Amino acid sequence: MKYHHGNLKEELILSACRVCELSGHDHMSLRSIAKEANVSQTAPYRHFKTKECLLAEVSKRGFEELTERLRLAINNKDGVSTKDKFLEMGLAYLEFGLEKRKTYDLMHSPVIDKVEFPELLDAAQGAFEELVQILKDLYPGISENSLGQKCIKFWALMHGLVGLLDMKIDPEIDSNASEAMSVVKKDY
Amino acid sequence: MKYHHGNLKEELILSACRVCELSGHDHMSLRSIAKEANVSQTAPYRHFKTKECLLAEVSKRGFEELTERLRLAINNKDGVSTKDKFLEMGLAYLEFGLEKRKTYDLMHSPVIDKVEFPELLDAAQGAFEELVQILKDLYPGISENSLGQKCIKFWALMHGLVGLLDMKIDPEIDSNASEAMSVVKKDY
DNA sequence: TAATAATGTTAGCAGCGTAAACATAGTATA
DNA sequence: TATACTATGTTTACGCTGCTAACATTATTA
Repeated sequence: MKYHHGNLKEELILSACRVCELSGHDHMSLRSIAKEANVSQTAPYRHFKTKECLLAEVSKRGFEELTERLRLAINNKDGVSTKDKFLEMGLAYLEFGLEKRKTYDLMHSPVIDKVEFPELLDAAQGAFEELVQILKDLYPGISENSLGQKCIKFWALMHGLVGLLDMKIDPEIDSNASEAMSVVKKDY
Repeated sequence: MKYHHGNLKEELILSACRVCELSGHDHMSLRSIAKEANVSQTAPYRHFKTKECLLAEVSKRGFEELTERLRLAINNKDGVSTKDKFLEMGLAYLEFGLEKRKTYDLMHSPVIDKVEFPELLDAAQGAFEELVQILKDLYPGISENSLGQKCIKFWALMHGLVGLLDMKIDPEIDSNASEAMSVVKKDY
């Protein structure tokens, strides 16, 4: 094995993403990430100032994947009505939240102060923006104000549903995204 | 100071609640809690098997306070319409989430696996039940199914809003509970 | 009163994030 | 090409953490 890795930063991020989704961000040590990348315990410090910086990168990738999934849910669907595309998008959100539960948790965890990581905030807002666009299509001519409210409401609802599905407060709803979407379907 | 405290378990819980709301559950050491209670670092282990058990108790108290607040929001309000009481309840939820942000985070954090703490799950469901009751009043004769859906939706929305208020994804909405409630007001 | 259980303390372990000192490799300049 | 400099790796070490074990003291019970 050569002394210099060549692409360690990227590999550390990927390792971190793997470890996160496997163990959850609260059982995730910098040392275990380094080991996963076959590198010494302090090597990450050449690429990330603190552990939090690396976690922020993982979180950012999470938002990027979410954005990508939301986009895929509505692209190249010519025969589908705007409303159905919108619902597909909600479904995609829930599916991401359930499939990548641990990463999703990190993304919404207070462990990472988003104010300190502007790129992370950008990524999060990027996902939100994807939703704004489809709602603009759904309600042409809608006022900026109403649009904002609708977006917030839908986003909050999706986020809340993911949390509820995990909490299992209501036994009626099990961890099934499409069933959960039926809760919101008739409103839009 | 006497060797045996007399009421250490309760005092540890209260100390933990204080430390949690002050530092957040991720910057919260068992040792700091013990120090806050003026007791040795390992004393908590006579009353809690692990740190997680103590945190679970803090979380439980959080849900109990939330339940209490929801109850207070609708009790002894004879002149108020059911709908307004319902909205008051939503407001109370948001206010709790914002005032006790760090505790709220712990309550919804994956750090504590609610499956392992049935009493905690009970407390969480107790708060949910408070909501079910008021919605039953709001919509008399509603089917169990629709009731469940409405509850889930509202609960999810509230939870999502608290998260959004913190995330500040949308600059339009600042950390103001009553403003946030206006988003949902017209739907009920 | 003597044994036992409950509840506190002290000492010590392994794992953690991180800083400092050092080693090696890649790059720029003379 | 030789040499300095920078980037990127390792080793070592520090203080803090959750937790266990051994011990001390108090409360309870036979």
